[in-house]
Amino acid sequence: MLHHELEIQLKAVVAKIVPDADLASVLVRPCPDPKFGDYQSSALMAIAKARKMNPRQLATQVVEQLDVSRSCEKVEIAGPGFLNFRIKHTALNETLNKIAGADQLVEPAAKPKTYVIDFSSPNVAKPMHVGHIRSTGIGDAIQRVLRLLGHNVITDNHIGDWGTQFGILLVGWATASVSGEDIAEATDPIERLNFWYKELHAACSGDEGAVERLNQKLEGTNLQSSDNRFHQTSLQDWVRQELVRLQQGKGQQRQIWESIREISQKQFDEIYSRLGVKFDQTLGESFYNPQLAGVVEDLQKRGIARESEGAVAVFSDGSMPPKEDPFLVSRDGEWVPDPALIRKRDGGFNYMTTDLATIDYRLKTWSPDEIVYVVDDRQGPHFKKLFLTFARWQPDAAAKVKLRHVGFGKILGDDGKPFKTRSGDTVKLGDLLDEAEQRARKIVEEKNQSLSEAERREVARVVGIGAIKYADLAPNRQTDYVFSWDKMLAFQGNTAPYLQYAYTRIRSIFRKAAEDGIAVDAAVPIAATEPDELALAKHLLNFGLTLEYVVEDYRPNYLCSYLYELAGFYSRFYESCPVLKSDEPQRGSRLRLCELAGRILKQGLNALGIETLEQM
RNA sequence: GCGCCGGUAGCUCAAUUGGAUAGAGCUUCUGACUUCGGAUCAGAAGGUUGGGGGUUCGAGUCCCUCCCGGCGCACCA
Repeated sequence: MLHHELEIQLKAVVAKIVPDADLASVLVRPCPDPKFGDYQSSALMAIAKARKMNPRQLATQVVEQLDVSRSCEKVEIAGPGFLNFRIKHTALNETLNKIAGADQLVEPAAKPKTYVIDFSSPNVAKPMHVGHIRSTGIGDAIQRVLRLLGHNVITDNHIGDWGTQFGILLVGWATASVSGEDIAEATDPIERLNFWYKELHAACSGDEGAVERLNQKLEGTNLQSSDNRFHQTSLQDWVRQELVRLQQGKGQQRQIWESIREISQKQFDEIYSRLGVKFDQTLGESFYNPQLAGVVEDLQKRGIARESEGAVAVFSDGSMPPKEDPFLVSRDGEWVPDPALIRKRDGGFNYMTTDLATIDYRLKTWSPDEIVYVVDDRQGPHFKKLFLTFARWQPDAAAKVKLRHVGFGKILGDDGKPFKTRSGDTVKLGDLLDEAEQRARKIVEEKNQSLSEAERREVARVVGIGAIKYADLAPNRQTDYVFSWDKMLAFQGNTAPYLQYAYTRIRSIFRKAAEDGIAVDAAVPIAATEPDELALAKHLLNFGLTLEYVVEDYRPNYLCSYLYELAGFYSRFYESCPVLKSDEPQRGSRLRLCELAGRILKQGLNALGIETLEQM
């Protein structure tokens, strides 16, 4: 709020003095160190440099014409040409009271945009695993922050519900079926599907033991092969046939496919409900099947794709240097084509084709300003190819939309290798959440014996899930991070439990106040005067700004840091400034400051998809 | 081989157009308790930001080069 005003005024003055300056670069930011002031701008130095001007001279000129006396002390020019702004206490309190009195803690964006956020995207017939936490958590946080800033958001879960794996799944289903197993009715159908997938996959890859087990299951059934015994090749044929029948779209295969989808969706819903994640759309890969042939045809017609070795592929158009061209790869010192396949030799389509059709559909359906893909960093090259191919296919449409891959790194175990169970399997997401809740419960039971059973369960849930989510959001998304139960569940440091605890401490003041018959009067204005309450107050001012930083480069960790600092400022204030023990009107003012800090902490955590508790 | 991403305190991680003295937590040491929830707070110690060179008033951030690690490189997604 105050910050925006300063920025607008500074831009206006710069525009007057240096008419050709790029005003987008004229930014005001919080000071890294309070000794310099509250806000600073380093923009003038860059502007002066580009024009070979003396930066301090320019700064002096700007300051002479800049009148921010309503909200700031005298503007200081520091170092080589920084502008330092110090907020007047009157303006600080006034702004804070405005925020505290409004329904919304955040000013909505001046120009709301429409975003499609593509995240989570689990595969059908497989258990969701630890790898899905990143896309799901980061995507959900981005989605929440955008909405909080007043943008229009469509979340779309692009589930993997189509592809060659269905040949194997269909054979597995049939085999289970004749050997008396009804997967749909199993206690854990996903586990069974996964079991059969692995068995068949092993058998098709030539694992003799798996082939033998399969033949035993099929012995004496109507699924036996002509010579009463399946072999690797006859199995592969069977798998192919099932897939073709599914693709032809009718009959039993289609029904089984539907069942598998339903089973899987049930699992997804269960996990998402535990995580508190919702999607506006769940348009899986299969949704785009009808468009795929047309996409390929169109790309061929326009000369963007051509046949190659029986497949249809998009090659480099030579419009960029080889090093930057994702359609080229160097082999033995030569740049050779690394095309994007859009139709396989067998006539099937792959995910490049689906993704192209998906962009096309999203643009036609929602006209978004931006489509954000929250997907593993390893798929970077794929998205580069995808975005470039789309731009060549539909240049006009592509010019109107920003396509953005928001990548992230891996979760590692404490051995520095990808996080696995002790036996080396991938960790199922459901199991992970269970363990988080169990561990949180143990800690809660140690620390607070006065909770009822129901309260314990609720605290364990909120703290456990929150800890996992926060541990995933707090590091820079692009770096790999080491998964550690002890660290994420610690009550010290930048963790969810610490922040949730800070919140309960704030809330407990109000319980205590009620017990003592002290009412919180919203008419009493906040009037911060002491150093620690001024520091807290100033930090509270920057909530909206922080959300803007988050959205700028899709980095939820900025919000984590902000909230962690907020908790720190609050604790310091709490130590040095008595609230309930002070006299009116200071007591009323401080209560309102506590209230605002609590609201911002809660809303901030909520924007990360993390719940808060009144007590824990 | 080529490309992408990383390498920051003993450990786990930050660092917002290139900005001011690179910050936290853990660990170690020292303080604050008839506590508004001590599940807390204050202080100290800990760094050649992998090495070297360059651009700049200013580099963890940009450029070049080398070393180390991870990942990706035609019909899986």
